[in-house]
Amino acid sequence: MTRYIKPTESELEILRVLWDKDLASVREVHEELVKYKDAGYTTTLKLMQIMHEKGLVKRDDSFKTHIYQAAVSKEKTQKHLLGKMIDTLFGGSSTELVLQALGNHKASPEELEEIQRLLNNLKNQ
Amino acid sequence: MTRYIKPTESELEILRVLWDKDLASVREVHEELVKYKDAGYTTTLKLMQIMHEKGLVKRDDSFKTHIYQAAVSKEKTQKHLLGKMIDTLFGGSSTELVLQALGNHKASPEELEEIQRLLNNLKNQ
DNA sequence: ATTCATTTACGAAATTTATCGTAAATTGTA
DNA sequence: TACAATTTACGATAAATTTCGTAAATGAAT
Repeated sequence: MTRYIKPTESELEILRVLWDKDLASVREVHEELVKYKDAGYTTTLKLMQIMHEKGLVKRDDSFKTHIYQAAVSKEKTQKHLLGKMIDTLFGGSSTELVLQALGNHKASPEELEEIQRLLNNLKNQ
Repeated sequence: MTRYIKPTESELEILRVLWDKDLASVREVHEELVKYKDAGYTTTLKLMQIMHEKGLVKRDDSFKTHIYQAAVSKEKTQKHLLGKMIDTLFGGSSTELVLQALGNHKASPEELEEIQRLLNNLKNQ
């Protein structure tokens, strides 16, 4: 029964990089972050150390350069944060959220087909 | 060009009450909050005063009891936060988010029909 | 072995957010 | 008018998050 730990905004940015790269050093993560934001190297380092204490990331520290990996899955994190948003912002209605998302953000015909398929599945139950 | 201000978690809780009630005093908002969380009255008051400074709420202070109202719409706020989540957590794909939302959270047949209607609209464009 | 570049460890400071105690102001009422 | 109840104002503290400087450790190169 490991309780869910909500990543902070900065921690999510780091998790995104790790989900993408799977394995990465602090340096590699940092290089990704500075592409779009200002941050000192030790800031990124410290954040990742704290994330390790919290159990958000795993690491191999048998070499000088520690190699990090996300310890929480992208899917679980998405599910948690999405669920929370549905509850707090959409009155518990996932439909309301879906309508908003589809209404505001353009989807390609292929994507619409994908949604259609899921919708058909859900209907036939 | 009024820049968007991201409400904090606590501010969002207050906004939800105001969106529901339209007009409300600090006392009324506070009574709603304590139904599900611990908080002192002055804490709620202070939060709402700060929200007023930030421009998140409007208020009529011509009477002793100030009457507050949300200054940001529920729809705009949903749009902003949802858009941000799509970008940061779903790689910019609203479809991915929709699939997650529909997959994890049960929707009624009526809701599925509503989504189907929107989907049909989007397809015929 | 010494130097050099890089990384980690550590702690402190800065910032943001949340909490609350106390005093002053307001309004209604005895 | 004086009192009581309620509300706002104010400031301080607490807690969480983010930032960064400095020193120690590590490993590679000379």
